[in-house]
Parts: sequence; C-alpha cells; structure tokens
Amino acid sequence: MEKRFALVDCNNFYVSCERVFTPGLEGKPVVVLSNNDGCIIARSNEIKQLGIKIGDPLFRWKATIKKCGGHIYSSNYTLYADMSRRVMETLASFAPDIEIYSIDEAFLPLSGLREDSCKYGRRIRHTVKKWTGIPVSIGIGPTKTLAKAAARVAKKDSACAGVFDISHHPEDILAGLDVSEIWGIGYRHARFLKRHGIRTGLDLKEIEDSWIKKHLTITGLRTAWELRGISCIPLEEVSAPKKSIMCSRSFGREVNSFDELRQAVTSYTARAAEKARRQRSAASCIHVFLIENPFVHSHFTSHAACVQLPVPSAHTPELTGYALAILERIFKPGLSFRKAGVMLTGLVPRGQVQMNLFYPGREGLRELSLMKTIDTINTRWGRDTITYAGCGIERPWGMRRARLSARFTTCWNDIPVVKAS
DNA sequence: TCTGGGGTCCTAGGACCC
DNA sequence: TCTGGGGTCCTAGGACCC
Repeated sequence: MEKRFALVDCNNFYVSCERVFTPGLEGKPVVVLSNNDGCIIARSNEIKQLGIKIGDPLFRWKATIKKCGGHIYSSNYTLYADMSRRVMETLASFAPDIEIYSIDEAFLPLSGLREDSCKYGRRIRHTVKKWTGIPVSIGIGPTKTLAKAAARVAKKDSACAGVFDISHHPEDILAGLDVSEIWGIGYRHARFLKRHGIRTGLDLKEIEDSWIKKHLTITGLRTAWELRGISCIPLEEVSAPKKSIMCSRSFGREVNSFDELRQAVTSYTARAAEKARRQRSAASCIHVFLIENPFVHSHFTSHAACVQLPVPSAHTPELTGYALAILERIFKPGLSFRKAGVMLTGLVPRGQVQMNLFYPGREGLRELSLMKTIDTINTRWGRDTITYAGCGIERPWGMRRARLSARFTTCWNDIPVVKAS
C-alpha cells in the first residue's frame, strides 16, 4: 500500500499558547524568550516580518519591539507542555498511532485514508483550533521528509488555508525549496551542497547515490530517497526510552560560592533522577559539569568529571551523593560560573539492573517506595511540592524570568476568570 | 549588562583480538 | 625481522533536530 504521512505543526507555538489566554495579543508582535530571558526563541509573524531571527539576543531588538507595540514573554514551559499535551490528545483522536515528534509537531499515518487528504487535514486543523485554541499547519506527503516540506508550503502560502498535499506535483515544490530548508539538511551540509551547485530540493533529489553517501553519509542518502518519494524514515509511535538524560541551566547571575553550586547541582540531580524514574531507567554513570562565563573570558572553559556507579540507580539521595562528590573535585575557588549541569548516562531498564557481588546497592524496597511516593505527590500537586533541603529555599542563583505569564492551566489560583455581563 | 536546553545518529580512527 | 586479513569495541568529533 502507498504510504502517506501528515505532519501537524503548531504555528509559532509558544506565542500561540500565550495568545490563547491573552487574546489581546492577536495581531500584535509577540516574542517568547529563552531561559534567563536571554534570547528570542519564538516569534509571531509580525516579529518575523521585522527581520528578527530565532536565537537573536533580546537586547539587540528590545527597543524595536517596544516601539512597535510588541509584547515580550519569558518562557512558560509548564504552560507550553500542558498545551502540547492537549494538542497531541486531540490529534490522537484522529489517528491513535501518532508520532509525537517534538513539543509542537506530530506525524500522523494517513496510509489507507479514503477521503480527500486535504479535506481530512482541514478537519483536523479545525478541531485542534476549536478544542485547544492553537492554530496548526498540516503537510501531507508519501514520506516524512516530503510531509515536512509540504507543511512549509501550508504555513507560508495563504492560498492553502493551512493544509497542503505535496503528492501531486512534488517537483514543482522541490524546485522552489532551498536545500537548507530540507528536513535533515543543516547549516553545514547546506553550505557544502551549495558550493557544489546543489541549491534546491530538486537538485538534491537528482544527485547520484554514491556521491551523496560519500559526502553526507547514510543519513543524507536517506533524505535524498525520501525526496524521491521512497519512505525510509518510519513512523515511531512509541517513543524509545532516552539513552541519556541531562539537566543543565544557566544561572540568573554569576555564581562563585560552593554552597550555591551545591544547591544547583542537587536540584539538577533531583530533576534528572525524576526523569530517569519516569521512563523506568536507572543510571550507570553520572556526570557533573560547570561552565565559566564564556563572555567574560576569551575562551570557553568547562570543568567536568563523572563517576561510574557500582550498581545502576535512580535513587535521588544516592545520585546526589555522587554528584556532590564530583562537584567538590571540579570546583575551583575564585572562579565565576555561568552554568552547571548533571547528565545521567548508561541508562538501563530498572528491571534489568546488574547487581554487584561486592556492593549491595542502596536502592532497597524502602528507597523505591519513598521515590515513588515523592514522584506521585509532585505529579499530583505540582513540581517541587516535596523537594530536598539541599536544593535551597531562596535559590538566588535561579534563572531570571521577569516576564512570565500565569500558570493558566496548571494552577487553581491562575485560572482565567471570565466575566459575562 | 544582556547570548537556551536537551537530545540523536554516524563515521573515523585507534586499540585490541585471533 | 617482517608479514595478512578480518573482526569488535570504544571514543571523539561532527552533524543534525526541535
């Protein structure tokens, strides 16, 4: 059977989430900032028209945005994650086997669909908008790469009304698609391809296999085949467990005291361990790193070390013990740090942990049940309802989020009030 | 003054084995 | 003293994605 995929992509997702609860933002320039309010990571169309790029630092554009009546928000991931869940649940009502590709994108299998694909797409689009308030664009094609290309057209060309099926004349679209805009072709490869006269999707599609494989490896070859309509990248309905888990943050200000670093590392370890437990994994190895302020010193300096655990674990107190021992090793008095992070690697399923003959492990039934209880409470009542004293109370090193919107969907006190007269 | 966070996959090359 | 072919595993670095 002919394969067919739809890519559903939320338009300017973070901005759209803010607009759902602050309708006055509709039609106005809006940006959402990265952690610490440093750079711009989401833009409304009005902002894109000003030539502001993703990743641009806020200070460069702040005056311009203010001058044209724009609005600036800190990122509110709690809100975006909750809105994403709502969108995905809506999509799952159309096709149970969706692949949640990122916070704002999902692939849907369309093989065997009887009705007109665009009509079906428009129904999905209408439903998502009605149920969640989020506008989406939908691209349809015989491969995931072509569906991605179709979604670009759906988003840019207003004649499509948000839905485009590339199946009929893919060449016409690919001829107008810059090679750098193809899914899987990043900045480096695009630059390389252009040096060799390969500028569009159509050019790439027609290049000889051996040349592509030699220069772009097997992943590049897969992309070329996908452009030819041969599906090489399957739908992944069940998300595979992560092979590594990281929690790292830039500080709201420079940090040089050991005590504050200890609070940060304890917090990040707790968060990473929680993620590991959620996917039922235990970590064999824990890494801790500190990064000096790269903007102050001419070179970027990081300090890092890791330890191998005697028995893989997801027990927060045990992992914290190792993390803090590493911190003591890598900490250098007198230096200022911008960022710290904790990474768990060598993740194994918790049911298959290899025991150690000479080390009983600290994760007994009592410990397991304590972690489970803490996780349950924090899921039910919100993150950090129960936390570790070592994480600190004030957290003066925490990130800056000066323009944070309310927890509209996840906190009773913040639920919007509607007044009817 | 001010520049995010979190992942995956592939390849080349070295070490080592028979 | 020098010599062949075939294989695995690990790591670092590079590329990609959102």
